[in-house]
Amino acid sequence: MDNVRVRFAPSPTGYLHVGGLRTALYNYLFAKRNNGTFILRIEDTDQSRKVEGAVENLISSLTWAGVEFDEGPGKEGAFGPYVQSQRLHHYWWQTQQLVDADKAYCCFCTPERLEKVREQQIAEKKSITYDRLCREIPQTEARKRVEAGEPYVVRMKVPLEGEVTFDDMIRGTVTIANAILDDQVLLKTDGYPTYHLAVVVDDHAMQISHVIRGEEWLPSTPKHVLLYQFFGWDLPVFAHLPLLLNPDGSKLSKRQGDVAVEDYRTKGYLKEALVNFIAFLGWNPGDTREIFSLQELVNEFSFERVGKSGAVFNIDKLNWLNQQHIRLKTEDELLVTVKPMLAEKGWTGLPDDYLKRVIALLKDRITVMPDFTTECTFFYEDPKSFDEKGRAKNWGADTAGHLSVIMEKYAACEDFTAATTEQLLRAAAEELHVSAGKLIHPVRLAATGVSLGPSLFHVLEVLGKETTLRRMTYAIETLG
RNA sequence: GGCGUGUUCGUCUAACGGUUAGGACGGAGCCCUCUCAAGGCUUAAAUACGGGUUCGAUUCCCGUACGCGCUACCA
Repeated sequence: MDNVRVRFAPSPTGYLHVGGLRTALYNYLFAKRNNGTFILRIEDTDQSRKVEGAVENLISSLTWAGVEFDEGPGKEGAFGPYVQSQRLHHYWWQTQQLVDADKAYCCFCTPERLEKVREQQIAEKKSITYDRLCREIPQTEARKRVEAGEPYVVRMKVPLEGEVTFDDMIRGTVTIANAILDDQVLLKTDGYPTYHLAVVVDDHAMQISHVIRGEEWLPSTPKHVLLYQFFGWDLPVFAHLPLLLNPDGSKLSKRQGDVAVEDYRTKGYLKEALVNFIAFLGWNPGDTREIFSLQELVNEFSFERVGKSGAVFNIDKLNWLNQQHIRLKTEDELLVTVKPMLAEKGWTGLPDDYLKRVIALLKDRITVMPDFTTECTFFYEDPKSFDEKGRAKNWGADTAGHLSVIMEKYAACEDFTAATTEQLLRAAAEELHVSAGKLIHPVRLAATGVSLGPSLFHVLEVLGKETTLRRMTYAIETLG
């Protein structure tokens, strides 16, 4: 496919929604797969919904996820600016063309009147559309009223008959009768365009080849198609993505869990996992592979394999994927994020080498990054207390005695590795005529304070001889 | 209300007229084992309903039901 240009066009409402991330991702994957260009455009045509810092936040979430745009705010290309509030003259100019061509008209109805009309329509159970009161005002009269300073909007003049048909890469052919289409407002009283005008004008101006967006836009696409026809422009190819859903089937919303990309980031999800997970909400490679890197997604993505129905955002699957991606990382890579997390908890000064050995032991057993700092804290400091259940179960009257036998062997041990500490412990068990388990559990409790964690002897090896003996001594002192 | 759109295990999905309807997450059980995990194995679990078309429908068509979306001078 040549000259693919696609865009992700969010409105800056404060943060990047995971549904938005998926839309951005599919755009990105499609662009990269086809040697195209991925554009970020900010749709800030609603002055009342301005949020400070929202654009920066959007960009930082996108960048974090690795979904990098080729053109957009801060990366000016040949089609900028990429922020709609900086392109107002375009919309104004195009609107004039439409009015001159009798494809649009000025409407002087007040919000109050519109509200009344709507109320009546609801009361009469009629469909809710503008009653087209101003549609037939002669242009000369309209111009006069505008010049006199009367507030107005510009509405598109939807043909009363006929129908609009367009193709969608995901839905197939969609047809809607013009008769049910509203005379959509194109230019608001404040001089800003509505989404419907701006999206068409900009997609054309920026030479967008494929419009890939959420399914919620499907019903307004016919108006957009009409606008393309009014202007005499070629239609882009449309693809309306299925929605992301809450567990109860409604559109994914804030009320039922985290929806901001940054929430998942701070909770310790890897970008690789989030991207992988979100890509699979609506797309699959056609076989049973599930673990994909961004590059692998780029290599295989196609709209032929994008489904039509909404997908529930299932956190269990995300957890599992995160686990899988953590395993794929090297200790060095993990260290980069683990170290600051430890520092936050006051654990500093531990050598990288040591930390990497800890990570190696832990990385197969955790699901999110903070688990590194919460699951086995004994790697970072001596236990101050001992797990009560473990003590009750594994610490008996003869335990102290048993441990001293082991400590004696460990103290004399030159080669404090997992293999030798295990060998020495099993030898001690034989001497004492007890099962190895009878010793292993108390030693674990003494060395770690808890009764969970990686293989004991590997833990001891990482902890080292000195620490192990110190902790065992302390345990005997406090537990008796 | 109108319009649109969708419907395969609880969830994500595969099967583009012929399969014992497959996989994954989650669940259950077993194994492994020094604990907790991880891992391995096994298992329960689905084609919304009704009509067609066809030798044969998960698959194609129609209807019904249900879900969702849209119905703003919000995007």
